[in-house]
Amino acid sequence: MGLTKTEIFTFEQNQLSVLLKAIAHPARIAILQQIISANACICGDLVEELGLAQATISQHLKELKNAGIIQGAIDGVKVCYCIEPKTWKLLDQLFGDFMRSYVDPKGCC
Amino acid sequence: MGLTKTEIFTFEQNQLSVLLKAIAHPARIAILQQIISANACICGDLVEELGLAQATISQHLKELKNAGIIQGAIDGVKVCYCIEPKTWKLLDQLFGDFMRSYVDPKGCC
DNA sequence: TGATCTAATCGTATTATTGCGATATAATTA
DNA sequence: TAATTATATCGCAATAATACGATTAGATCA
Repeated sequence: MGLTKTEIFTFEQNQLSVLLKAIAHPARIAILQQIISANACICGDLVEELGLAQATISQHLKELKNAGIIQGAIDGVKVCYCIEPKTWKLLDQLFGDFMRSYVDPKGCC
Repeated sequence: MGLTKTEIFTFEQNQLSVLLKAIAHPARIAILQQIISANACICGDLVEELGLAQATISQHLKELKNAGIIQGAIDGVKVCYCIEPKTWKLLDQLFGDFMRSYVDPKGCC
């Protein structure tokens, strides 16, 4: 049917998948790296840095914002984006727990 | 156009996004958790555990396999799936580096 | 106020994803 | 060999995602 059955899964499974899906795109990874490396924030510089149209960058920023991974502050004519620390920590926690739940082989198929 | 411009991004950006995209679905997270908790491997048990059709589970397994996150070994009539340790480590490394590149606020917008 | 600059949104074309019934494949058992 | 069991694949319908030109909205500057 083309519709994910979210009601079947746990809150945490859905929560982690939403956060990961927001990051799981090379353009959004590049945007986040740019935001992080610029220490503070950026805005339309991203359009120049990456080779994508302004509308496309804006859309990616919106998705990252919807997922709560970044936040945008209006600064005059520009908009300054930066990481949302709370969500970043949450993601680190959720994904860390998930990854650490697997402890090596010691016998498999 | 609806086609991700992979040629614009670095190998690592694309690599990480492929791995994350494979995991960024609640059903696939549930499948991985099931595989991990069963220590060894599983196969069609997943169809019973999760509430999805056999064709759907098989498709999700295929995607996880294509990304290199799991491997399947034929065991008679059944197929035994388990985590691919190398890819798991790679993901842990790539994502860990990515997450750690952000070091708290100390002044933002 | 009018011009300018920045960013968001709309509309649209293209492609990908999700889910499942039906069918095919492959190994095992009777 | 025929029946059974376990998976994979095909085909399809519905929905989501990607990208971008064009337009809109909002703030700043002359």
